[in-house]
Amino acid sequence: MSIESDINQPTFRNEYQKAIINLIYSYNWTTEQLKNIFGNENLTMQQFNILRILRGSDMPLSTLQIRERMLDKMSDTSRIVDRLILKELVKKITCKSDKRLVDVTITNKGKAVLAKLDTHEDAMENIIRSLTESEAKILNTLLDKMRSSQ
Amino acid sequence: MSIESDINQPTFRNEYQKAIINLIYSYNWTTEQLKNIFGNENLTMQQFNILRILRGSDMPLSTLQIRERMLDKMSDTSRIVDRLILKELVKKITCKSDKRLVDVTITNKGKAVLAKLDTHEDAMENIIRSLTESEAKILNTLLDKMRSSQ
DNA sequence: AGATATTTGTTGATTTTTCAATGATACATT
DNA sequence: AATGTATCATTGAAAAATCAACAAATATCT
Repeated sequence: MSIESDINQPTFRNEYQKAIINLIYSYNWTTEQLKNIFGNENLTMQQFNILRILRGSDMPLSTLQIRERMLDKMSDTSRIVDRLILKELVKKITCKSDKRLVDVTITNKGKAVLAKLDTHEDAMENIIRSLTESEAKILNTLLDKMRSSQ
Repeated sequence: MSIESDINQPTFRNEYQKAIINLIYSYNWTTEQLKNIFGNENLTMQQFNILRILRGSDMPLSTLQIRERMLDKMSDTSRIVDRLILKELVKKITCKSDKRLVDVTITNKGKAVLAKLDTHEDAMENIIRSLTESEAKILNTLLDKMRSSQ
């Protein structure tokens, strides 16, 4: 279905305006599917994102380092980490060498939750399987270029 | 800049996984720019979206009709409309022919706010001007196809 | 007509996000 | 060493999003 009929807007100013709106709509569509997949583990997308980042790092990360790697840079990383601590999925201690920083690491319980979700990786990718792999590649190229101002 | 370096993740499972993550990241990047543009009018993206929908309709719309046209279908349309009423940008009355429905319309004040933002339409599109118009068109095609499950 | 189901919109309670302000530590300069 | 500046993380307060429950009006069925 085209974006025009999806949101009941027959015309756009141009392809640029349409692309911006299409991007927002497609993001919402995609995350809607994603939430169904890992909502079973009672994780928000942000929490999931942080867990993945921590697992992917071979050393503890500071709050700032986590935020830099997050998909949503405006996240309130500090509080999301605290929520993950409540769930015992991560732990943090103040950094020895620089007491301004905290060392955040994923716990075994956190790893177990991710391991469970790993079994759904195929399901996540299937969300956009109506694209061929080479189309997905073009999409990636265009998105990267889109963000390269100047 | 590539998504790999943007989020400090050197590899992905495949182009599909990368595309999903790229989409989320690119959405956040884009909305970040957008917020700067119409944040001056103290409107959230959802409020802006509803105002545009109402202006684009030649008749009053019900809460449900608005939600159907919104980019984020999960929105709490009812409360967002109420916030817009507080700002006197829209008004609503219960529908004569079906008292379950409400007729929501944009006010002159609401139109004035949008008119102000119309002067920034070019700025909005410039966000993704590093794409050529035909690239933007391909992006639109791919996003539409991406959402067509089966 | 009367009972039941569906549609539509709102509300309550909780969680999350947002933006600005604060506090603590480290760094730089004199 | 003392002062000022920068960095990093947290907190407070307000706004917004989320999820489930609810109520009213309409539609459907017997």
